[in-house]
Amino acid sequence: MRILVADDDAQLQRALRITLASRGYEVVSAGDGAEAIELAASAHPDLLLLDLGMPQVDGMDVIRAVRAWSRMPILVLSGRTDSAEKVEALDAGADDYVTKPFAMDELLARIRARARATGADESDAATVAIGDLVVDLAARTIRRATSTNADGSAAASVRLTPTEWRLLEQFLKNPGKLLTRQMLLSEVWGPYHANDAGYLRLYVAQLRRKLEPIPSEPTHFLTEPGMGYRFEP
Amino acid sequence: MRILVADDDAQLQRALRITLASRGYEVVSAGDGAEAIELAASAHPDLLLLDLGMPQVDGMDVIRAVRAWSRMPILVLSGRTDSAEKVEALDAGADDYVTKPFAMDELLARIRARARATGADESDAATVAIGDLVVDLAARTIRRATSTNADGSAAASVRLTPTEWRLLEQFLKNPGKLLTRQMLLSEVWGPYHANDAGYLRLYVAQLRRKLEPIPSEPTHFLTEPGMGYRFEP
DNA sequence: GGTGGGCGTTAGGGATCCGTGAGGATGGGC
DNA sequence: GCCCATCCTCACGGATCCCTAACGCCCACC
Repeated sequence: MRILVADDDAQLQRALRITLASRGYEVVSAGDGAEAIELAASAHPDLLLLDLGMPQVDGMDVIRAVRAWSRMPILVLSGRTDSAEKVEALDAGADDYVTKPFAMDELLARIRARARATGADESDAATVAIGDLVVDLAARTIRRATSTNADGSAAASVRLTPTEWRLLEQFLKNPGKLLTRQMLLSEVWGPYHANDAGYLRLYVAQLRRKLEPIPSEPTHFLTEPGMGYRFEP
Repeated sequence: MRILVADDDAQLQRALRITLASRGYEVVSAGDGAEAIELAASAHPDLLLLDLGMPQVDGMDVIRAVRAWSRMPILVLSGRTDSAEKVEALDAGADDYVTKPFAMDELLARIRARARATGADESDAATVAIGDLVVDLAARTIRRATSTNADGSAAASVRLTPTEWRLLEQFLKNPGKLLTRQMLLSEVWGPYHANDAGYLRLYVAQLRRKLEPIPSEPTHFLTEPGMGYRFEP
């Protein structure tokens, strides 16, 4: 699990990094708001730990910028204790608000709570069936349901690249729903590539080649011309 | 949205009920832990507001009991400020922990944050019925309510083009109201095409062909001669 | 009875979008 | 340093969609 820590206080940044790393989290650090937005898009963190009191780009702007294209959990740190700022941050899209100084074990517990809340959604679709394939998102494995083939050849398990997994994840999370090009591009390649539709054509084709029974006649990854794509289990 | 408030303090219970009701929430009250577990199962609340300091059944046991079968958001209230109890409650399955005394606007903001995280997925399913068709604007799907046809043929789900969706969206947003040509044209094709009534004739005809039982005798997409069109569900 | 305007319908051209293949660029492992 | 997997760029048929133009039909009006 990857956590993006955005804090301009180098000392606190370092303390958080050490503590989180010792708990098994992978830590990505951002020193200001602009860098936080950049890394939230490029590093694909599972959670954002955000200090509101950063110079230049306001922490509140970071919340709004990230919420414009992602639902990742955002946990806010702040030295301000007045409820007005808490309300503003929470309504802007933050999931939790911790005031400094804080107890480290409480912060860790709140991180676990957020991770559990989002991870629970994915565990719904722990294994999803696509035709005769069984996809396990958590384990990142794809196996063939029919263990033996008619011609006796053992069915090779399908392998996907990291980008292909991120794209497939978006499809599996929204079965039956239309996914616009912008939504898919923002979630997989980051909001700065929302216009590069060429990526999508390429990687959807690769998913079809690897997962569709007949890639030239897709039955699960359907294209909606002019809008985007749709996944049908 | 229904909230289950579990608190043995009658005064606080009453204050919460009044405040939450004034914000449009439906409130169900429980006076002790056993009742809280009972109502969490029977009243189908969307969120549980739980005071840890209740007699007899410990609040922590309520969390574990509810978490054994439900993922509903649990927001804990407590007078204890030590981090040990916070960690225990959060790890048992609570989603948030607020210490008394608390600011009411902060509590409401935290409730909104939890509701947003979970309820957002359900509120997407805003579906509208047109005859025997079910339209989901967010998912961009149109399915037939009667799953099986008399002649056994599987009813193919209707597909719409982007422009047809934009036009249909205008109709669904204003059921029963007269929509002038200018209004429809400027909303769908932009204000520069407010005089191209030919577009409307074409696309209304296509909507009728795809959505009306008898396209030549429309019952849902009615034309108001000289003015515009009207949608009747 | 003729005429004109509003509305519905059909067919076809042009522009955009999509699928596919090949090839270069980058980064990590041996 | 070399190899390999992955990611991205580019170009070219083909499918889809949007728009234009033309033709019937109905009704109001002269």
